[in-house]
Amino acid sequence: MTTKSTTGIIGGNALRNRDHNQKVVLDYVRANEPAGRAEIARSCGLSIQAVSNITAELERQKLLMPDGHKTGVRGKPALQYRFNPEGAFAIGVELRPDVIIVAALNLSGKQIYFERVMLEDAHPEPAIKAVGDQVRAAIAATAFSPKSLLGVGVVMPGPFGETAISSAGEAVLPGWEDVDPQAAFEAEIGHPVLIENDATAAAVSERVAGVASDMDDFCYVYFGTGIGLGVISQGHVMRGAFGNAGEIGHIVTQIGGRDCPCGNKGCLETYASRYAARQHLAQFGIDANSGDDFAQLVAQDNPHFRDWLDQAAQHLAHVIGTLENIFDPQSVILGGALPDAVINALIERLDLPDGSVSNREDRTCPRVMRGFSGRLTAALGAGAMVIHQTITPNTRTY
Amino acid sequence: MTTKSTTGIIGGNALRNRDHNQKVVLDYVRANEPAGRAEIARSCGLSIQAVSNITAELERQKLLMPDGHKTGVRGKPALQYRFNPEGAFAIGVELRPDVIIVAALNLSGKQIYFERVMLEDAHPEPAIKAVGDQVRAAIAATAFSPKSLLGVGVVMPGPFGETAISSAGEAVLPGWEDVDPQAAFEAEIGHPVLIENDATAAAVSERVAGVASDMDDFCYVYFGTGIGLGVISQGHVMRGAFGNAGEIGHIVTQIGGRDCPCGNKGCLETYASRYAARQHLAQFGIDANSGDDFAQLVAQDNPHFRDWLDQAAQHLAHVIGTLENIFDPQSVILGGALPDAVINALIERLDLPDGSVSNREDRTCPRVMRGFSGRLTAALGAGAMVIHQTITPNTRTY
DNA sequence: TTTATTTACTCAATTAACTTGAGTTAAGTA
DNA sequence: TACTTAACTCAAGTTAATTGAGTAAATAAA
Repeated sequence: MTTKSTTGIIGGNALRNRDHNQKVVLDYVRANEPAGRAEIARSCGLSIQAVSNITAELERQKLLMPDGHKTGVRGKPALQYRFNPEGAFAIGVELRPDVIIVAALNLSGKQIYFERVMLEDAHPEPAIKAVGDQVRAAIAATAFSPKSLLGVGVVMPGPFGETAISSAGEAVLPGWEDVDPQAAFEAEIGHPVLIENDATAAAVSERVAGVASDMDDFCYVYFGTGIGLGVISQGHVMRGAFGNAGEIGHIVTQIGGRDCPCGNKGCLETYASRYAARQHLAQFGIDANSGDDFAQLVAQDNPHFRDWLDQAAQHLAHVIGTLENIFDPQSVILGGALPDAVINALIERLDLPDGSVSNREDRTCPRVMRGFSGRLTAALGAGAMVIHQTITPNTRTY
Repeated sequence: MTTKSTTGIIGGNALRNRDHNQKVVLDYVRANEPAGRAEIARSCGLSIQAVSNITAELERQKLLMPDGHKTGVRGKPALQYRFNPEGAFAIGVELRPDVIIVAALNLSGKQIYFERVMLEDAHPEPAIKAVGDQVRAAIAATAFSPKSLLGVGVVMPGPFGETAISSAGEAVLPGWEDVDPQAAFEAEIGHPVLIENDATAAAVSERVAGVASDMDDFCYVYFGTGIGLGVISQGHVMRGAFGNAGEIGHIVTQIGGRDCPCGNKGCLETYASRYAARQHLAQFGIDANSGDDFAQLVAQDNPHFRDWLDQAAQHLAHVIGTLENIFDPQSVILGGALPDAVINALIERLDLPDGSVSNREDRTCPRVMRGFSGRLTAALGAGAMVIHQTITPNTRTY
């Protein structure tokens, strides 16, 4: 039988509806806690009775907890509900060719565990085993029961598609070409696993517990080895038709500019990435590689690094203007595997274009902000993915 | 009481669930007709019984109709369902400062009526009245009963937001600053009204009845007075936080390039828009304004127009590469208020970047395609918006 | 040609979750 | 102290789904 196309959107029934409504309530409380049931009912388009049943169930599941009564207004004081940070937890993993970073987050997105270990062999079998060991160690180290683990998010370098372009200087995991990472990790770990790219995970992280907690439309520019983009549109992750959305590293910012391994000339990554910074500094005999190296150069106000920052900011400003005009986001967030000081130095230097839909009088937040979660972003973001999935109405696919 | 933030996503109940399921079934049939009920049930995650009830209801509403039995396979032959083109219709309006274009579409998206009249006064009151007259004339001219009118879509020039940037040479409607167009048109017309921008309407049009009927992720580059972008992501329209997404006319393709009224230098619009073409040709004493003028220049292989096409294609290719890397779409569609010959001439000249996630071996459609609906795109798209809304599971807001 | 198998579909009963409507509670206000 | 307002509970009612048993009509096998 021929397979016909489907969007993945499926019909609803009472059970799926209940799941949906639970998430609607959770998402409302996430953004507006503390909140009473009548208020939730009004905002979520449900009857008070329905919300009462749902909050009771969520309280039983330890996802919500009551927190006092709202007083000062007429009428019976409303019992306020909050997230129960101790009710559940998530684990996030960043897998790189040489290192595994594991973090655990409580339901509020707060980091409650962190570990970083070297990875000797990045081939699938040993790497998956090593990740499994670290996840088990993380579970054991927290005060949570394994039953309250919502899932494990994993951020790892692609490419996974057929012909995804590779980033400048990007290290790829060896031997993973024919591996289905999600299935492999789930088999090893025995909990639900989500695979995501670094930029998207970072974006989700900011929404779950960062500067974008009240935003439904924003862009996250992620500095990893290359430069990636995570987009949250109407509260949902944008992935593209083949899961490769957000490859902004290869946007051309300078026509006829520097050669890029991808085949283009003048890609953003050749100017504004960590790799570009390293190359630039090497010309002057400076060997900078780690985030700390860059932070030190900022602290020293190194003139060569300043030059790089100036140039990088110019190219970044161009791309940010492009993103603004394409997405009309609430804000563009910058972050990733660079120290806060470097991100700040870049933001300071941004000369954003006037001709942008984001250049408006009535803004309530800056056009560009620094991400909250710092250099552990990827692992924290991986964990945040799990929380996000639990909380946010996944209305596209039911 | 302070207003708290909401995504607009609301909870479900039996009634909303039913609406959702109807749309899920309609959307499946749209993309896969003809389809039997058991097949629909499998694909939509519903029981056969539920689908049977839903198709019966949709047949009663004249949105679906049975169309023979599927034979050649084992088992009882499945009754096949199709869209009923005669079951309902939609009207689309393009309102410009000097002209009103009205089209009517049947449920399959086929044009069944068309009219173009001059508009004497574009101020709200006379313009709304004139649109109302044209809509009433359209309803009367079709064989449909007014009851089966799903709604009226209106495409009109913005800007509607606080400080949206204006396009090069764009004509704005006078006196509309404080008008809520949707409410005003609904009051005049007495049917549901949708307001949309031209690029988004064109994109939806391609999905409803064009080259993107089986795509859920694509970009539409629209040549109006300026250049706009419509994005369908996971089957849904992307609008941005403030409704201004898709302003690609002001993406800078040439740093330090031509002055643009928006304040930037080197905006795409200053190279690749109709306005840019007109300016370019004026240098050589050629006065080209209408689409027909441009079509003629293509037919004549005019060297000055060829120069413009070459340059425009270069800037367009750059932006298309950017869109590909950002959205990872199934395809990028070009169309709008330019004759097919001009669009084709541009597409021929596109030298798309290699460094793009869309540059893949296993493509099933071209990276760039010409839109189907031709120069009436905006009005047809406006009507298609209505059909799209009726058909596509609007799961974000229930 | 007969029989078996497969698949689509209907009818009736059941179920899950939300809504409705009638109270109850508890605060602020006159 | 009585009134008003608003949150909330309980029980019954409603809706639209699912489930299970049975029927119909085609192809495939004997």
